Amino acid sequence: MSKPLRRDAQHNRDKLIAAAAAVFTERGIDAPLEEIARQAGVSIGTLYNRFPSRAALFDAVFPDRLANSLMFGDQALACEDPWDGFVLFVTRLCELQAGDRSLNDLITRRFPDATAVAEACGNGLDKATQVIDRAQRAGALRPDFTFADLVTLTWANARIVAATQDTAPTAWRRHLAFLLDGLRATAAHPVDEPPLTPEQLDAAMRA
Amino acid sequence: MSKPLRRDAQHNRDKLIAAAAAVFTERGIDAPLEEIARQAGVSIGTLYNRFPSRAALFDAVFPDRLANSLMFGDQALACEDPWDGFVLFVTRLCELQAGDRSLNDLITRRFPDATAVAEACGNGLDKATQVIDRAQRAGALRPDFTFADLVTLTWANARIVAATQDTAPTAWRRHLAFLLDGLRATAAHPVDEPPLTPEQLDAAMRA
DNA sequence: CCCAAACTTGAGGATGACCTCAACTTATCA
DNA sequence: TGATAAGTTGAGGTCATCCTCAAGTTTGGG
Repeated sequence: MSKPLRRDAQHNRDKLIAAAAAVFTERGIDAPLEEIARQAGVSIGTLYNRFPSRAALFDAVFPDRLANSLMFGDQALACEDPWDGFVLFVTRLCELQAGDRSLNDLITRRFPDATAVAEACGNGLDKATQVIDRAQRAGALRPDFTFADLVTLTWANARIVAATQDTAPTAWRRHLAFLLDGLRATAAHPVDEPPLTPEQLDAAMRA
Repeated sequence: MSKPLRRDAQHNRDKLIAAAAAVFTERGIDAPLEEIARQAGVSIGTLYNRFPSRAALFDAVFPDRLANSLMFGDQALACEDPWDGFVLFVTRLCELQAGDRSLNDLITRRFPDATAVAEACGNGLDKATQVIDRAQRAGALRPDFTFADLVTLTWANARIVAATQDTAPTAWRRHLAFLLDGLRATAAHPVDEPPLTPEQLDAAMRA
């Protein structure tokens, strides 16, 4: 355990986290740190005292929010119809991306030093495999769909969201609807391209 | 008509265009201009003499390449089967994105000052409407698919390509296959979200 | 061959982001 | 109420990119 912070320091830390959340949401995950310090009413030096790196700030800001936001896994599994559960899961995930620039980045990229964020993402998405399995066992979801394909879907959605969020913030729903029609088992035609391996997936997230 | 360039100036201009093509292809459209000057063996001042802006450089580099690259419109219309033609058109478009970072950017974004680029894109894609129409009239392509949806598809593909080109350069084909299965008329379920209006499309390209 | 116009050059100012650290301020505890 | 450890500050160094311009070089017509 580390020593507790002095009262003023704790207060500044709280203000920094609040400001970071706001700035990241609004300007994305590459927002300048000086902007966060400014908005927290604190000097840039203080920000670096509390959070030696951007990743450390991520680890302070996002795990809670991700844990809250990614709770739809259980909701999806609770759906009576497995296909509806799958659709709900994917739709919620995309909604998350659409509602918050920073989550859109985080779901899509990995930051090797933000270990707490990685863990929160992992926890949130580990239900995905169950949701997929269940829909496939019910014969609703095409059997060749994998977890890696879900990640690919979020990449696709990320760019659509980025392009349209200012002028047509729900446009992504249309692409998703087309895609979901192609994910039904009844629509499936054989696909040559194999799914990404876990290693490829991992490498792609670091881009 | 503007006066012809002096011989040395023309030569430098050629070297700059060649270097720009190489650098843009390799590093994308935001590559530093100084890198281009360096690779052309010319000073940064000369680059700015010839091309007062990045967009001017685009206009010199890309229209020819785009015109050549986007010729698959006729090829698609020549396919006996209208659905195969549509698939060929979309696949070629995505291949173009996958093969060249700069084209991936250009197909996806608009640069208001690069008028020649915009025109070349427009010319290349004006066949798209015919390809879509033909596939729809044949009852193969779902009737609610529009040109705007094709652009959305290229946004989606752009991000997938960007994420995977170093480690799994054909991964985009899998997402495209799933999506195409959803674009068949036989797979279509009603979609609530309306297509982007031309204005929304235009606005989104400027992001 | 010469000179005026055309062209090239690269140092350097502007910007915006990163990160550090020596000097200052404040909380806490005895 | 000090004394001291903890915390804050912001000017300023670093870096990468953009863009300009005064001084020098080259071309080509007369």
